[in-house]
Amino acid sequence: MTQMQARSQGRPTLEMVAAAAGVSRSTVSRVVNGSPNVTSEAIAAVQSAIETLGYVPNRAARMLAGRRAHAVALVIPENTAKFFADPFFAAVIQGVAQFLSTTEYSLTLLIAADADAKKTRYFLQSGNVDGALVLSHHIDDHSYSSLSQEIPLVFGGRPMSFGGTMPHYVDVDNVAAARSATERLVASGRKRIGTIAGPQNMAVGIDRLEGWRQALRAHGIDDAVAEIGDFSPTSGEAAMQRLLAREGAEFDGLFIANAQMASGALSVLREHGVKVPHDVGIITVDDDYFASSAKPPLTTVAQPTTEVGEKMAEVLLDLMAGKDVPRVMELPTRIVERASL
Amino acid sequence: MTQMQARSQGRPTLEMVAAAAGVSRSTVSRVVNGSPNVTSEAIAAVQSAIETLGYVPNRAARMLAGRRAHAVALVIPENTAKFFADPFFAAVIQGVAQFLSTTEYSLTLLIAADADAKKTRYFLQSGNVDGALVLSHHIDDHSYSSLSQEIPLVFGGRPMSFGGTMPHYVDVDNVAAARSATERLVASGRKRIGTIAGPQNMAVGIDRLEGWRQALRAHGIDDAVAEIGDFSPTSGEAAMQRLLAREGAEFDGLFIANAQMASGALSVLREHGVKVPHDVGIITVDDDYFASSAKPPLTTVAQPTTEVGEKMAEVLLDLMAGKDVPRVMELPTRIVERASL
DNA sequence: TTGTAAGCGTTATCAT
DNA sequence: ATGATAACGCTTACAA
Repeated sequence: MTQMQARSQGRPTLEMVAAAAGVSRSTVSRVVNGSPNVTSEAIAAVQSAIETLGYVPNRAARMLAGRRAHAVALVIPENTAKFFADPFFAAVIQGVAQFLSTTEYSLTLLIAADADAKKTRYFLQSGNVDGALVLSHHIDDHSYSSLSQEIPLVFGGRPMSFGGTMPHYVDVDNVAAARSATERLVASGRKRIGTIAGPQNMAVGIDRLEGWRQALRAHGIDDAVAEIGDFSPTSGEAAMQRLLAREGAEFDGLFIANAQMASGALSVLREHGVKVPHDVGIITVDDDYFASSAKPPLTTVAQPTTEVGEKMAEVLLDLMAGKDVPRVMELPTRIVERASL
Repeated sequence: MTQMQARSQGRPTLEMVAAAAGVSRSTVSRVVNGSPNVTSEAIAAVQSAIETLGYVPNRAARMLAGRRAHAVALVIPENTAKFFADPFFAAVIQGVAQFLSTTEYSLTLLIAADADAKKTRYFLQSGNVDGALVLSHHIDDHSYSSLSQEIPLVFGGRPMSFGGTMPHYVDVDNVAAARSATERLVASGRKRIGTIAGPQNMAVGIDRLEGWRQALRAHGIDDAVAEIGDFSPTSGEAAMQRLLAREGAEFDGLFIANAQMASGALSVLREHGVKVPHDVGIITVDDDYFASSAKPPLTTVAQPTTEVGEKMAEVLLDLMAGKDVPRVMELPTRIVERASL
């Protein structure tokens, strides 16, 4: 079998389109890439040829010739991957994918094994992608930020540690969110306000604890009543148990760092016959089904979930296009009133 | 600036490695691709050159020359994407990513808009990927199965409708799982057994309802007590409400098609003062935190979650390697005894 | 075992 | 506005 025959079996090439349209390959390429310098007749001819032949450009060739991958990576460190089933996390990923699907970029999912960070770096550096989104939660994932010198990078959530300058990131202002939530607790008349905080090796965990502290300080309230969880419902239960077991730790209000923990905490409170919101008022963060279907439904600080993902992708694309984008992009939160407060 | 200078600024090429190692490009290529026909000296020389130069092969070039993308797609229809936060779904994706990370294949996430299925097809056909994994839930997503003629395809979950022959898929035997769960209910002495089933436009929903029916039939039990949910906790609550509101619908046992719905149903039961397992025994499917942290913890049919994803990727790779793989791959489930039965 | 050389299907440069 | 033509960096017969 000759080369020619072998070729004709595969998908049509730009060259075949050119032949069918009676123009040069250059012209076809221009039409495909929307160059302004083409006569409408040429465009029509090429498009019809593309249509009848069912031509689809070969991405490998484009990448090679154009030095662009038309793809971005979504990097998720292994230790963060366990949050996959977290509604917030899931929504962010969806937002990213959704936004990207309106562009010509494709999304490569990269679960980065802590073991060989080298492999991840290589991947990101071999031209596989034109930019990367990093969804990192842990404080010690600083290794990624240095990548921004090689390839445009946008973080989801405020990076905790980084070498040189602050990398680009999209997040909500977690300190402010926690502060406003706690203020809300104060405004409702609660005098002794505790918290169930998130892990202190993540920015979200740290920031929300800090926001709670700031609000208490502003009102001269003691900040002794605090327990730490890991954002899971189970850890919320455990933290609540510990809170209840503490001697002399009384509280009539609680800021719980996310809805999953709050839902766990709530079930413990119920078992102990503590009435919400009568005995203790609760406010949390995240407006997912953990918040809305809790008993009672939780008053909460809602963060824009899919929007975070969309914005991350948008910022990255702007960055890749060479635009000047502010390094920090903070999305607004809003309080959703329900029945727990 | 000359070409030579321009080049030397970019990342090292195979050619530069060849020069540094004092061999031809072919030999470098052979070493990189693990060809057996290379002397160990050559290998050593090349590897050291690669090391010192920090060479990373350019994927675009590999794709173009080798006609392989070294990538697979994970296709998630838009209507299925809402299950993103479902623990099972999340675990499957993780399993896929995990398995793939041990290979040289990368994962492209494709949220397929129902609107332009054409775009999805084009993507899959333009050589972007060597194969695809489809995570479809809805009965009317038959469009994907026809793709298997163009590119190796593996479904996650039994496809509901397909044109020609049954495509390859990985799943658990949901009919058997539901049947065994219901049998377990019968064995515990329950006489009137109802169900809260999943959507009847998904194979999982249909199959688990069918399994429940089969078990009841085998024991001559009436199958009138059934309500449908959509697998969300909220829908579980609603279904439970309806069940309770039904006139004359008595039951002392319930098979609930997944843990999320069961957790919702449980809270309604609690509100109504119905004791579990005393008044009604409950068994469900999925061993996630909805099952383990419910009050009481749910006896459940656990399915291998990440394993499904891993197996999907494994089957796809085998398929791509031209191996002969059985079309249906059913993974085993096991009953986890807890306190709801 | 190793090297030579012909592609792979685009884009980009430079004329025209 | 259009067309030649030279890259892009690698794989892979084929030859040696």
